[in-house]
Amino acid sequence: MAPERSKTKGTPRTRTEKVHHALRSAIIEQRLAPGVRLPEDTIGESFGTSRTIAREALGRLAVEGLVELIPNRGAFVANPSLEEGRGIFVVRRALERAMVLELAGRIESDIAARLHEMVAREAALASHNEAEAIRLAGEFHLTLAQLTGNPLLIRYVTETVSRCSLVLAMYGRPHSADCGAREHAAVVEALIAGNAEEAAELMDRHLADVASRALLPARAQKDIREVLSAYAKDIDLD
Amino acid sequence: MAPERSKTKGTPRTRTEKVHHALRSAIIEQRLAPGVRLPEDTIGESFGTSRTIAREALGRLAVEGLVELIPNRGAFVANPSLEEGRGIFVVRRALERAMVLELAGRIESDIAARLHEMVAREAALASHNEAEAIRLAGEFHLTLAQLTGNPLLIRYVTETVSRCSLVLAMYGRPHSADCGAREHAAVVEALIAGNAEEAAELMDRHLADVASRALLPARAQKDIREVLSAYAKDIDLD
DNA sequence: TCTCTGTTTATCGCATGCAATCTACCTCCA
DNA sequence: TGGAGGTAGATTGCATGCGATAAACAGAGA
Repeated sequence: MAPERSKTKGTPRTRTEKVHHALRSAIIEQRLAPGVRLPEDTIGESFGTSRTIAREALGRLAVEGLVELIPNRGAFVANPSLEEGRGIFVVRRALERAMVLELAGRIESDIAARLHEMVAREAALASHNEAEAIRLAGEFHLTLAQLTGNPLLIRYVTETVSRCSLVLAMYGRPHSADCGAREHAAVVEALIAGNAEEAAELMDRHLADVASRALLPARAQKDIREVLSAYAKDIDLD
Repeated sequence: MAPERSKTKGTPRTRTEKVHHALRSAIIEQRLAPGVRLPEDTIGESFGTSRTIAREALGRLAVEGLVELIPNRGAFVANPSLEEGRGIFVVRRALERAMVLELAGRIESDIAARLHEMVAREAALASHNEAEAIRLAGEFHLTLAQLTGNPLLIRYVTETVSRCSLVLAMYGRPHSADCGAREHAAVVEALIAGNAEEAAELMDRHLADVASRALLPARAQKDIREVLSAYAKDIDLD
């Protein structure tokens, strides 16, 4: 027989999981820049474990799309192209639209209070601490996902939020991620009121705005491929 | 600088990747039933590799949600509850809706011909070979995903289609997956005509129908938890 | 100076071994 | 008979070591 379901797989228990989560955080928080090389023994030494652990964690991050694994060459922090970045936002919008539709009208009053408090904190921090505000904004979306109780939706939203923040860090203009609090508040109101379609529309616009504000200009100097590919076409190496 | 992008990560090159893919196929094709235990050395022996390889593959499958990993206990084929099954369909509908919206009006004529041919083959097989028809139906959705050229969307649609077939195998009634050809054809027409919203609506209804026809009855005798949980609530073990 | 080629070195791919943990069974006692 | 406790076996968690691969470098020839 199958084992009983693990309740809510709390804090990671094995070293592999710990390193996995730690690396993910480091990537999402931009402590590890896109394209950076991630050698196994360096990671092992950093965390005080063997290469085995580092290796496993890297493999899992590769499945999540946060790391690129090249056989016999090693692992690198994912370095998505602008085009891929747009694609990720497309998926995220679809997912969060569905998420909001699921949630509308099903918010208990105590949950509503929690959401209100969350948005208020966002608004309060927006002007002071930008890094913290960005983190809170992401957490808002993750909290909503968890409220659906849909495991796959939770996983996908978590992944897309992670990767979107990576993309924004690469291509986004500074300050492009703020102004979220007011829009988040509007979504929360619509959710509580039970206006499903309105909530979905608000969320969709919110994310579309974030994406377009940040991603429209195709000049992202951090990725020279974007620049060079235009020139490469006109060159004949043979 | 970051390495150049791997073109289309062809066939898996490392053993880990090979085992990873092989296990995934086995699970999706129901060769490994949900809930089945997956011991590391058994897998290693089966593939002629060491436990290390099996272990890594299992870790990656766990990230994909196809395997459940329990610390110090081992790995098990995912055993989604009916409720999770419904959740997976919710996600799939959202993704395929977005997919269709991306595609509408952007179908080149040669692609249109390919889609027509595909749907025709589905229709032809529907009455004869059920297993093959089901496989073709899944392939239709995957083909559309690939046409978007959005790597993340492709991955997610692939994953959800896989898992939906797993769910249908667990909980679906026999014959619940057919009747797809006609609905697929309608979607294709709307796509080619460029009626984005109509195509999205058609696809959404199509999937909602499949889900509800198959999943509505909450009696799925393969999962005794569904049955027992109702009784468990009335029992006090202390 | 440029290119081609042989060598070096850093890193990965994978197997194996040992300690820790869980499961199952068996014994003992009420 | 039913349950508690303890022991043996199986299986995982993790570290380490060896062979293999590819990038980096150096030297020879043009």
